[in-house]
Amino acid sequence: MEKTTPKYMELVGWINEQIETKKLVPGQKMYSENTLKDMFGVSRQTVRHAIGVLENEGIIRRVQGSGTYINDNRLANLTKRMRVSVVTTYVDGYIFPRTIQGIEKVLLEAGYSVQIAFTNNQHGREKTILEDIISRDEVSGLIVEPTKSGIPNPNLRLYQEIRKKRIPVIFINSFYPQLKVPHVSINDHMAGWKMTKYLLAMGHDRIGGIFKLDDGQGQARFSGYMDAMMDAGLEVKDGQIIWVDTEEKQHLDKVTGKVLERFRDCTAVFCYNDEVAFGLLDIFRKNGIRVPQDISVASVDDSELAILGEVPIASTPHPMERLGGKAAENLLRMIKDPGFDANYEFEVDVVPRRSVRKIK
Amino acid sequence: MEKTTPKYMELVGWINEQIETKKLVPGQKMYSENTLKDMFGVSRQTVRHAIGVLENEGIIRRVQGSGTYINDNRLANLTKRMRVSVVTTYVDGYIFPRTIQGIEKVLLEAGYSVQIAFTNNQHGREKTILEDIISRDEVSGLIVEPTKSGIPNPNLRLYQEIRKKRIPVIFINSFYPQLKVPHVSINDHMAGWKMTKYLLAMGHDRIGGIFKLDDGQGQARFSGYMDAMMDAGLEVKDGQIIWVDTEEKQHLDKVTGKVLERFRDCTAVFCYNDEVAFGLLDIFRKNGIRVPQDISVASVDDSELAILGEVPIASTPHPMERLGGKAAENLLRMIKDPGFDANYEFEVDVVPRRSVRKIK
DNA sequence: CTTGATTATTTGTATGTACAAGTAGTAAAA
DNA sequence: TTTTACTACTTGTACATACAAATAATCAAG
Repeated sequence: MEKTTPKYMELVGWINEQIETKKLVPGQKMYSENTLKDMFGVSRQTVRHAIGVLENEGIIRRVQGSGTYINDNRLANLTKRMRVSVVTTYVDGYIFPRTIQGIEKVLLEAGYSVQIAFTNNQHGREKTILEDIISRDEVSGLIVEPTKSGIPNPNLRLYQEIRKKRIPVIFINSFYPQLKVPHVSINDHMAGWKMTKYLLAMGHDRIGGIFKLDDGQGQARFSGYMDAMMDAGLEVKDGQIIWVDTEEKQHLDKVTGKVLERFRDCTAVFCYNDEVAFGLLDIFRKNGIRVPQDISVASVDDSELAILGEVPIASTPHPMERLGGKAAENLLRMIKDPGFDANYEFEVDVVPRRSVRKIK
Repeated sequence: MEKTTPKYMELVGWINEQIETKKLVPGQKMYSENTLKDMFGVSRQTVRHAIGVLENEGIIRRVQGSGTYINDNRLANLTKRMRVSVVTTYVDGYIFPRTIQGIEKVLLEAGYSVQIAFTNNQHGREKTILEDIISRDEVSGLIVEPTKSGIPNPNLRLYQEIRKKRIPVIFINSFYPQLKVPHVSINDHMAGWKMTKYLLAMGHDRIGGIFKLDDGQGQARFSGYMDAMMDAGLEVKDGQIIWVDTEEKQHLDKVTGKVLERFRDCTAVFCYNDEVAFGLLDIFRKNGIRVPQDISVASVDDSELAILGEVPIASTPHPMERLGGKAAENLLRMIKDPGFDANYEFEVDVVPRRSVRKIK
C-alpha cells in the first residue's frame, strides 16, 4: 500500500516538528514564505497552503507586511483536545478486551483520555458513532476496528469527512481497501500461509478450511491458505471450503451437516479463528469424530479459547496488547506529524499443539 | 477612503446569503467551482479561496469527485458536554466486557459518549485516572467499579472532591463502605446464601469455601455462606476456608498443597467466582480427584467459564449487560435529579449443573 | 439483469506570474 | 530632533494552467 503525502502536508509536519522540538518558540517570527519556498524547492502557493492549514489550527498567526509568528496558546488549546476515540466491533471476550487494554495503557500514559464505542459489527451503529464524533469535534485522533471490512461500507463518506478535519485515523485488525487510511494488524496472509505450511509439513494433504466471508481478514487468511496449497502443488477444492458470516460463526452447529460432509475426506481443517475452531471441535465431539486421531484442527489468533478445551488447538498468536499499543503509538505520531506512515503488520508464527497429528 | 472588499469575500457573503434565504438548503449540492467561476467572472482559484473560508467555518463540505454540499450544523450546537466516564478494574474477559457493553449501549442511545479507563485493580492507577477526570472537568457523570473495595482506599479524598463538583457517581459490582455513594450490584450476600442452601439441600454438610480477601464482594459472599451454614446448625471451621488475594486468584495452582489439605474432608466447595472454580477444577483433575464423584464444586457469576470446561459448574448468573444498563440508567436519572436514590441490587438464583452431586 | 469498462465532471494538488497592501527600518528633509 | 519619503521585504489577492484523484453516470458485454 503506497501513500503519497502532499507536499504541503509534509511542510505542515515539518513546521509542527520544529515547534515540537523547540527550534521555533512561541512569539518568534517564522521563516518567510519566500524562504520556505527556496528551502523546500516548492512554489510560494504551496507554502501558503501549508501555512493556511496551520493558521486554521491556531498554531501560527500571519501579519501582513510583517511576517508569520508562532502562537503561544498552542498548549492550552491542545490539552482540551487530548482525547482519542476508540471504535471497535465488540468488547465481549476473545482478542478485543486485551487489544483495548493495550490502547488504553499507551494513551493514558501519554496524557490522553480514551473515549470508546462499539458497533456490534453493524453499519448503522458505526454511522451513529462516527456522526457523533464528527459533530462533537472533540477528539484529536481515532482508532477504529472496521465493521464488516469485507463488504462495501456505506460510511466511507464519514471517514473522508473526518480526514478533511485533519483528524488522524488508524485502523486495527483490518481495513477498508477503498480508503487510504493506515492500519495496524497481523499479517493475515502470512497466518494462512504459515499454518497451512505447517499442516503440510505434518503430512496432511487433504486440508479443508472454514473462512469468514464478510471481513477482509477472512479473505486474506484464505488467500494465504490457498497460496500455500498451490505452492505445494495441491488443488483447493470448493467442496473442502466453508464460508461463514458473523451470524453463522456464533452458531456453527447450525451448519453441522455441511461441516460433516465437506470435511469427510479431509485429514485436517484450517479454521478462520479460535472461535470457529472451538465450535468445530464441539461438532466433532458430538458426532464421535476424535481430534486429532480422526482429523486435525488448526486455527488463528491463539486466544484463551485455544488452550481452554480438552484438546489444545494449534494456532498463531495474536499480539493483542502489543497490537493495541502499537496502534496507539502510531496514532500519537500521526497527531504530531501528519506525514508519518503509520502502517504496520505483525508477523505471525505457528504454535504447534495436540490438535494437529503427524501423519507418516 | 473606501475599503474595497476582496472578490473572494464577496463570494463568501453571497453564498452565506443563499443559505440564509434558504435558496441553498442543508444537504443540497452547491454550484460547482467552475459554475461559480463563470457566474461571477472570476478565476477558479478565487472561487476555491472563498469555498475554503466557508469550509473552515464548517458551513459547507467538499467531496472530491462529487461536489460541494451545504452542512447540517444543527447538531453541533446541541451536544457539548454529554459525556460519562467509566472506570473499571479490568477489561480482559470474564464479566467485565459485557457489563461495559451494557453501559455503553444505554449511554450511546441517550446521546452520551463514553470515556473509559482501567485501574488494573491498582490504587495508583485509580488515583491517576480520577485526578485526570477532575482536572479536565468534562464529564457529567461517573460509573466506577471500585478498586480493592475490601481494604481501605487511599483515594477517598478524590471521590469527595468529585462529589463537591456535583458530578454524580455510581459504583458497580461493589462499593466503598466509607462513602455514601449509590451502587448497582448483585446481592452478594444472597449469592453466598442461596448457593450454600442449594449445596445443603443436595445433602452436603461438610462444605469448604474459597473467598477473595481484598474486595467487598468476597466478604459479602462469605457472610452469606456463613449465615446459611449457621442457619443449618453447622459450624464453619477455619480449616475449611481459604482466603485468596487478586494475585493468588490468577494462579491458584501455587496453593495446591493448601487446597488439597483443607478440602480433604469436604464433600463440596463453594467458590468465590467462576475463575476460582475453574482453577480449582484444574487442580482436582491434575491430582486425580473427580468432580463431582469425589467432591462437588459450586460457584458465582455463571460466566462463560462455568460451561466451558469438561464439567459444567453450578453457579449463580451475573446479569452483566443488565447490570451495566441499570447502572447507566440510574446515572442518567441522577444527572437529571440529584436527589434520586440510585441504589439497586439484583437478586440471584442458582443454576444447578453437573459439578454438584446429590448425596443420599 | 448484472458486471465491468469508459467517460465526463468535480474537487485536490502544484506551479507560475503579477500586482496590491501592510510593516519596519533607513535615509533624506524640515 | 522630528518628520517625511523611500525602500526592501512581508503577506494578501487574483489570475492562468496543468495534471491527479475521486465520483457518478453511461454504455457495452456477458
